[in-house]
Amino acid sequence: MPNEKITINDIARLSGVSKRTVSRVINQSPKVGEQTKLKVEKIIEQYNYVPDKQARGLASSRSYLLGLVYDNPDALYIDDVQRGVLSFCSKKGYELVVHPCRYKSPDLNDNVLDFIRRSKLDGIILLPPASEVDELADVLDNKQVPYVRLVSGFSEKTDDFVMSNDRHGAADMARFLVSLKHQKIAMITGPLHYRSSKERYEGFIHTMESMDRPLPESYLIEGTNLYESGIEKGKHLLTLEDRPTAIFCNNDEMASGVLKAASDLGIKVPEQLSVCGFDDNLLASRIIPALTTIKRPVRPMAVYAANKLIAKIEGNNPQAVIQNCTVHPELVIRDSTGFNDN
Amino acid sequence: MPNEKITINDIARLSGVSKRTVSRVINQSPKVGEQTKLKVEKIIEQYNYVPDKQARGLASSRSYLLGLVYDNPDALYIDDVQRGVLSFCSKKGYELVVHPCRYKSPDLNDNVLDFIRRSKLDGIILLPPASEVDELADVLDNKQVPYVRLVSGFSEKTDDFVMSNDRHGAADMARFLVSLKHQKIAMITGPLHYRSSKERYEGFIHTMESMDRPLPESYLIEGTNLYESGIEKGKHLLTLEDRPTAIFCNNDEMASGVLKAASDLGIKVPEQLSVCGFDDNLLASRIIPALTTIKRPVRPMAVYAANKLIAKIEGNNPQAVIQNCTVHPELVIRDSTGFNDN
DNA sequence: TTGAAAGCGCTAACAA
DNA sequence: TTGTTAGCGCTTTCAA
Repeated sequence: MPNEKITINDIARLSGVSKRTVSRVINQSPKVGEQTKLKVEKIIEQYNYVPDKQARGLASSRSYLLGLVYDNPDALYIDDVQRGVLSFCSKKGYELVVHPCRYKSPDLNDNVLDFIRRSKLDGIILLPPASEVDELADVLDNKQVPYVRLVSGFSEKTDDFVMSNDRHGAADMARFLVSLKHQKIAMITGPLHYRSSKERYEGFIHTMESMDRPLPESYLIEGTNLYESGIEKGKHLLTLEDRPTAIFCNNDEMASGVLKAASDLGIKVPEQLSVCGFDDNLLASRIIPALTTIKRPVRPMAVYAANKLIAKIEGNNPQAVIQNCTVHPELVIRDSTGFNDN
Repeated sequence: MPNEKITINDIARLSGVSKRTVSRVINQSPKVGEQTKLKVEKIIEQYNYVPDKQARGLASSRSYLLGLVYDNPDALYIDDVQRGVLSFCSKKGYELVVHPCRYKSPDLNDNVLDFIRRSKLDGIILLPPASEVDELADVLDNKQVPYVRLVSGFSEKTDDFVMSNDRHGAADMARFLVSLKHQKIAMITGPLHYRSSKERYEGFIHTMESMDRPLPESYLIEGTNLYESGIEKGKHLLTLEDRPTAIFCNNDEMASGVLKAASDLGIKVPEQLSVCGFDDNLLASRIIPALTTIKRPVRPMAVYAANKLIAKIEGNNPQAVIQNCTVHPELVIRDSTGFNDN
């Protein structure tokens, strides 16, 4: 167990230099003699000294606290992000403070700003859909709060974003379903004001079109991303006179709903119907039949986000800020899709 | 948007009293004249003043930060807890810092202590199974760190615990399965060194025994709580010469595994086999057939935990510490269980 | 390259 | 009941 009450003064005394010099060593200031530096570092090591965050914060207006702002019904996603972020930031001496919010709320901005101010956060990570609210980003820019946004899609401002190329993922799925010889393919999209839904939707239909297989209007439905919506829209599609043989859903939740609808209607998956989702959350592998889906690389995104954010906060190593901003979802083939042999 | 740079000095000046008095008002000291108090409060309100946490912390060795320590594969559970805790503690001016750990690790204690020290946490909430490590609790007692443990089962030390009576829940399930006329009932327990597994196991078999329906040894298997274990143990039970007609699993994850095993073996649920779990996590309602299970009231537990912890930290209102420490799981009947008509 | 001293915003003895 | 005066442990001008 590390010692309890060692302060910068002790270290200064013990190593025969001034407080100021110890401070310089702690903060890796270049203006310290090599000898002095080594001497001080040795004492720090020896006494297992860790600078007090609050004191540092009070003196420098920093807190070594990062905020995670989200409004997402998907617990699995949040947990994954948290672990990813923590794996990076705890090495760097930062802690993570979590903050659920209501992204549609009119006082979202104030709420987030207040959160930042109350805890003197050094920076925040925004998860979708809160990350898609440009107005919030503007306010943060305005207040000079460092932030990173996790989003689907593409942006030029690479140092504010970690992006997932959902469009490609959806395109892969389109190709996969066609390779299975499906002729009647439907899609249940997410709410199209979400960036991720839009990307997946466009990736899918454009690819279908490029293969001369445009989706008929009746095979294209907007859902809510919720399980219940999957049931409802699934039921609708499956009771169509000419029902589809494959349904691609914007996420695994809705795909589960479609599975439920199919089950209720006595339609066998994958024999009579192929169903696939997007995300590859826990559900996808547990459900029967296990879902074919597109795996969103959440962990890596979270790690990149933490990396970028800390780089921005510390303002050094600009290289680190630029790279690794786009991540690629990949197709995971399981049991809910099959060859169409009509 | 709240003003930025107001300090206690401004408030003192503005309300014509000393800094110390403002401090007293902020900290709800009783030793302030009613008039003075109102006057100061009005100014505080008017200028939207919020005391600086770091400064307060530095001066009083407090941080207004609570820690959540967990090592649990179940993301859904974590997320639920987080939201429950936050709903209470953010009202009280505390923030939540999350900390995954490896509860089996030999340096668990040091790791947690270090986490507390680094962030100067005011207190922590321990989730199972880390909450079941008495040694860790001892160390915390030793270091005078306030904590609350979420556990299954019962303890006399009510102010350190928020408890879930899993034993009762399991007993309910036993009675339910018997009411369905099942004669051959099996159970896949969790690892019995977990308190929750033990409680559920004992609650179940004791109740069966009390109904003169002791479980034969071959119908009692210890699993790992993981999905894969459910598949494995399920397959085993279902290929027994005299296979059970009902299987109660220690959690929903394993119950999902049993469903998978049954599906692979062509055994219909609930027609030929009833399967039930425990927890009522997201999976339970999504899977087909939807799982009959025991709902663990996670949110309320989390709220109570936050409540207790803050009461302990602030050391006032001892009443609040005593009450509400036990919570009761309840049976949720869905589609995976049915009447046995052999 | 180093050090002395002031101060970040607050709480806490001790007086008054 | 209120105010004065020191700090809490660190960073940061400024000077040496």
